[in-house]
Amino acid sequence: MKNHSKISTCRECFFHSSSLFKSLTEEQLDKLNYEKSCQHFRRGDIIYREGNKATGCYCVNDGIIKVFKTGVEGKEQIIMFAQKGDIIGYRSVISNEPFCTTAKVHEDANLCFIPAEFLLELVQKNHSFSLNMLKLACKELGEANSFLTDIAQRSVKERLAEVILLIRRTFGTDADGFIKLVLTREELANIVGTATESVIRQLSEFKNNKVIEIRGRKIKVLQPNLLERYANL
Amino acid sequence: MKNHSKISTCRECFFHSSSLFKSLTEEQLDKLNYEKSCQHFRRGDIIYREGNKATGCYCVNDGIIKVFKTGVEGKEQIIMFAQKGDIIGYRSVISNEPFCTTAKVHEDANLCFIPAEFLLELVQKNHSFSLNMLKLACKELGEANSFLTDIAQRSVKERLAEVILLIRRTFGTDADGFIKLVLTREELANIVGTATESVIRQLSEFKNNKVIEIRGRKIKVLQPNLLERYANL
DNA sequence: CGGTACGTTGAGTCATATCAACCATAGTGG
DNA sequence: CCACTATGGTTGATATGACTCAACGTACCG
Repeated sequence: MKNHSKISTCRECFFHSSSLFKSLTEEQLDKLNYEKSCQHFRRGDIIYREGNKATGCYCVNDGIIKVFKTGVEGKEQIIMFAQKGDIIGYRSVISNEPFCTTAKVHEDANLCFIPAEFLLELVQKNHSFSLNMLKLACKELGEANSFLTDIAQRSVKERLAEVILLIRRTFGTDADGFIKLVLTREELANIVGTATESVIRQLSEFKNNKVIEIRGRKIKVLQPNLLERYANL
Repeated sequence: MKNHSKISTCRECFFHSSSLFKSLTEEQLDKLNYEKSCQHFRRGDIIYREGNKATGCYCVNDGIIKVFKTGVEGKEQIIMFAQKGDIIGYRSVISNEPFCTTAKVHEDANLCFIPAEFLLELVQKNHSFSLNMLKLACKELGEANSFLTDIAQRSVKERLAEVILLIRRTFGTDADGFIKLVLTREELANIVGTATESVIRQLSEFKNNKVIEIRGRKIKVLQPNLLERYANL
């Protein structure tokens, strides 16, 4: 038993009822339970690193993981923030390539590691599973192409507005209405694809126009409609 | 029989021996042969349009198809050029969404249309097929993320150099060494994600430095190594 | 208390976009 | 056959968005 987390078996895991793993047979579920290993990670920990062998993928039980590519002179390009229910690293395993992104813990997390061999076995032997995997990949591909167009054609202001709306929708807001995903200015810049200073200036413009409220790193959207207008979608 | 092209049956089609369709059973092959319809398209024809219902996907038998998203004020962002052996439109079918790109004929083409229902049936019933599909999607996803980072972080000069090298590798060169894929300056700009004039200026810089030769729309790479240097990968 | 990381602001620069004019070419229709 | 038009290519001038650099403020942490 390689399980080190609070969740004792895969049968009890919420992932089991998620679309991806729903289709596993009893036998496969047992084997998954044996093969997987759950681990706790602390903020800042590296889950996997770009260029390393893709030894498996990770299911996010809780916490938040930052997934990014390292570009020119070490500047991060953030691809996604993964949260509960997301699965990361599968792309490289399926493609049988080294990891092409780095995954770093953004908020303390519990992850289940699924070894590459077993993921490939599942994908080979279980129809629905591989179909769900395919759907997931297609969804991400659509998003990637869409963001590609944005970054190529839209201004920093538009992209920043769009990104704020996106992370608000994806991660929700706390009791005070602040977006739950808390980012540094630099991280925001690394999503939007711009410089830190540009983000700061745009944020204060939004703030001055009462579109958002800022409390430290926390952002609250005061006028979603107006922000949509800035995003110009 | 809905087949209108020179290729009479799927059994004889080169796609059959390609990785994607290799795994089809005799029965599936027969059904594919019945369900598919081959069509000839002329340059400029629209294969499918962004926002329309994804009624099926297309296999490229020959010719070249331009796949792009329409962004701000109708400016195209070119996602890919598909050639013999490529399959387009599958993403939207799998995701059960309207097409999120437009496909337009770049060079006269013969395409086989596979209806959405049958593609989904194949993907449901044939393990290897859906697995190959998954691999394809993962490959494209990797490329998309990679290009995203490029466009966000690299200069027009670097990206243009990279794109020229890429299309040279993908489409090859003719007897005189010119890249087979012939593009307008505007199309090059719409791949790179910049303005037409910027492409023109960069191209003439490359030309003046004897890195490339230009004959009308045709481009010949004289010094691949030097161009790699410009690409700065 | 110093150190480190992050945030902010201003000034200056640069890459790139935009705008405008002009040329070349090819296709069209009278 | 010749205007006419459309499309694409090129160049120069100009504008500007965004980046870079530098300085300084702030906050948290061991």
